[in-house]
Order: sequence, then structure tokens, then C-alpha cells
Amino acid sequence: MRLSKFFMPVLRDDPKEAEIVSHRLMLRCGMIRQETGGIYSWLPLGFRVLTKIMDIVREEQARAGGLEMLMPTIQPASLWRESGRYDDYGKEMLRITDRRDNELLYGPTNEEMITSIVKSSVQSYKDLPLNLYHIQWKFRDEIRPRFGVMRGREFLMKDGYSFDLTEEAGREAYNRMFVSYLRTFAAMGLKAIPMRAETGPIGGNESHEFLILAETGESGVFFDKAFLEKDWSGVDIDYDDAGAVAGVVKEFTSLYAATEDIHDPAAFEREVPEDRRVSGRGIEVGQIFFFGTKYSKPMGCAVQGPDGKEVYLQSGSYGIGVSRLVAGIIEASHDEAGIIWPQPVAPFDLGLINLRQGDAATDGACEKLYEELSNAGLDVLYDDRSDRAGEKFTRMDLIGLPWQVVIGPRGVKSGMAEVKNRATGEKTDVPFDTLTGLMLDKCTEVYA
RNA sequence: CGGGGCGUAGCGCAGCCUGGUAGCGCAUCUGCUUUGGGAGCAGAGGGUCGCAGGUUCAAAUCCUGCCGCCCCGACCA
Repeated sequence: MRLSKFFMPVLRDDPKEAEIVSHRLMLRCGMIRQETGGIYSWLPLGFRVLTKIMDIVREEQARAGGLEMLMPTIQPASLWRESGRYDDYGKEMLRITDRRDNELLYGPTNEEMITSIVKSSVQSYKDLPLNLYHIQWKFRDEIRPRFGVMRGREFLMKDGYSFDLTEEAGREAYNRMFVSYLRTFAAMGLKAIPMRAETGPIGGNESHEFLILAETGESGVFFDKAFLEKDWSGVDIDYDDAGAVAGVVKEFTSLYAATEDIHDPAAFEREVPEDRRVSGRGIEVGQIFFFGTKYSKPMGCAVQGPDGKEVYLQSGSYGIGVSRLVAGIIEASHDEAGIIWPQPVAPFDLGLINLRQGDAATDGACEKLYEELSNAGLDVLYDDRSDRAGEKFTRMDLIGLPWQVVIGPRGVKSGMAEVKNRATGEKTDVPFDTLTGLMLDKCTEVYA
């Protein structure tokens, strides 16, 4: 992508409404634009990151047996009356009336709808297990939306639902999602610590929240230092091996980790040696629930078992805050100059900077490299604008692509490009003819 | 919902107290000179001063009502 043809309205000054760093940087980079309180447009740069995150979610869901589908944003109120949540949900639910006076709502989550779908289409235990998910916009009319897309009213969420015949099978489904979440966040370059959680309005008997550490996080967290020492990328798993899956879950849940809501100081002190106790702040990026028959029973979602008897399905639900992750990743990965994208979610693999746009030799070298890098399959943002060098450097640092390839008249003379690692700031001179190979290696390295 | 703050050009702000018909920086456009970490000079364009009433010869400025946004708290992916 040529910057001259891209839409990336970068702001030179900090917008006054943005307090926290991710919100500020997202606005400054031209990733998002607020339309009204807690509701945002995603501009091309931001949308690219959102898409990268969705790609990773889809890949890991597929691996763990999740089937993607798409349910609507608007739901009939009748569905929610069946589960009894229409009245429980309160003002957070946006209620709408259509022209025929039908009561509708903008979905804050989809347990009812998915249960209804499964109920109407699944009659036999032979059709189980099922694990269905979608990535769809949700609306929760928060009392106080804030911090940009971190706590928006409209937000993009991956929500998945499992249906099993027995409680044991349901718990195995929960475990598979637990492990897949570890993998999903790790694939984005994050360490998301699973913490025992309250079930809230979703209900149920078991739940874990996944939190990434960030100073600006909304939740206070307490956990065993061992989490920081773990190698998340090493969670390679055979999802068909229930014992192995349960082993990973046990490994992660046997260590103390809790948010302030349910933190038990006595247990913390008992279970974790003093020098290993860590407290800090975290951002919740995912939550999983196992709630058994909480929805299947009131909604009559049952199948015939092998013995011919009707059995209510055992369910869980599994959410990932996709749009929140964009902000969460920035909170976890930035410096004074701007964002530092982990490679897997970066909007582009690298930025190519032409320091002297209009100079025939420099333009020629840049065009050639741009073509070469692109043909190699890399996603390149080519800064071909005629701005001054300083502005280009500052802007590229701000948007935080993992690698910068800098080409100016000096380098063209010596046949060298300067390659800068955004995270470390390290700069290396690389001959033009080996550049593409090197960048291809760098950009496709498994994220560690 | 309680408490605090803010709405003036694309962005950041001054002007308001003490009414006299709108200004600064950056950005934008044109030209020339520059060009390896947010250039210089010269010129130009751009604003129903959040909205609606009221007071006044005259309102960005004073009064009333409304709307929107941000921050702190109780709730949440």
C-alpha cells in the first residue's frame, strides 16, 4: 500500500478527549473516529488490525473445533423472555420497537439465540457435540463508556457456544476453549492470564477471565509470578486428547490468580510464597463460562439420548473482546513515540520509507524494493509522500509497524537500506539484494 | 445516576470576567528555497462561536432552558 493512496488521517496533537494511551494513539494514528459516546468508526488502519485479530481468532477456533456462523445484531424480545433475561438485563440492553410495534433488542450476547437455533435443529445425541461461534457487533448501553474502544457501547466480540450431552463432555468442551484461548492470545503476542471469575449476568457455575497486564487496566489483579515465567507459545495440544487438555487447564488453574472482585488475601498468602506474589492491573480480553443447563432447561433445548430419554443439553459460552483487544494490545505494547505492534497483529508487516521522494535514483530504488517485498508476500506500507524525513520517521514510529526499511540518497549510493526494529530501536544496514529475504524471515518468524 | 470540567476553523487553544460583529499555533492550498528525526520565506482559503429562547441600539461575551463530549465513582467483553 502506498501511503499517498491510503487513508490514514494522522493527528499531530493529542486529542483532548483521550486520556489513556491506547485511546490517544488510536486517534492519533487515524485508526478510529468516535461517532458518539462509546460508538466508533474503524478507519482503514484500525480495521486492518481488527481483521488481523479476527484472523487469529478464526484460526484457533477452527483448530479447537469451533464452527463459524453469523447471527444478527437485532434479536426478538420474545427469545429473551423465554430465558427470563429480558427483565433481568436492565437498562444495559438497548430495546427497540419496530413499525409493527414488535419488541426487538440489539443483542448484548447470544445465548438465547444460539440455544433456540440448536433446539430447533438438533434432536438426537448423535448430532452432538457442537461448538458454534460468530464474530459480531454487540451493544451494551454502558453506564459510562470510556477509554475509546476499551469500553465502548458497541463492540466487536467473538462469542462461541458449546452443546454437549453430558456434564462431563460439557466440561471437556470448556477445557478445550480454555486451552484455545491461551493459544489465541499467545498468537497475538500476549500473555493473557486465566483467572477464576464471577459469572455475572451470564450465569453458571464455572468461569475464567483472561487478563493481559497493563498499568491502565480496569481490574486489580493478584497472581503467582510463575505466570510471567511460563512459555505460552509452547501450548501445543491435541484437542482430541481430553486428558492432555485437562492437564493444561490444571497446570494453569492450579496457580493462584484472581481479580480484585474475588481476591482472597488469605488464600493468596497461603498458596503463594511472599517473593512470588505479584499484584498489578489487567485488561480483561476474554471470559469463558460453563453453565450446564441454565439456558437449555428454560428454553427446552433437549435431545434424545441413546436410551431414548430426553436430555437437556450442557452448555458453555466463550467470549473474546475483539475490538477491545486492539486497545489492549496497544496498552501492553507502546512507548513514548507510539505503538509497537506485535508482528501477528500489525496492520502492515513493514514500513518502507523513501527519504527523498522525487529524487530519481531514490524513487527508483524504493519502487524496486516495494515491488520485490510485495511480491514476496509481505504487506508493505510504502511512504511515498513528499514529506520531510523527520515527519516520516515520526509518523512511522507512531503507527508502530514492527520493521522500518529506510532508503535515502546516501543508501542508494552505497546500495544499502537501513532496517530498524521498532521495538528495540536497533538499526542495521542491509544490502538491497539481501533485503527481501531478510525481511521475509523477520516477518514470518513465529512470535516468541 | 451523583460529583467535576468542557463545547470558538480539520486539530490544539486564546478571547467571555469588564457586550461593539472573531484571533493565535499547527494543518490545508499556491510559489520559491530547502531536504537523513515534525524546514524557511511570501501569499491564500477556511468559522451558523453546540442548539433554542431572552436582555440590549448591539451578544462568542450577560440570563434561562436544552443537547453533546470528557474525567472521577457505583456496573461490565
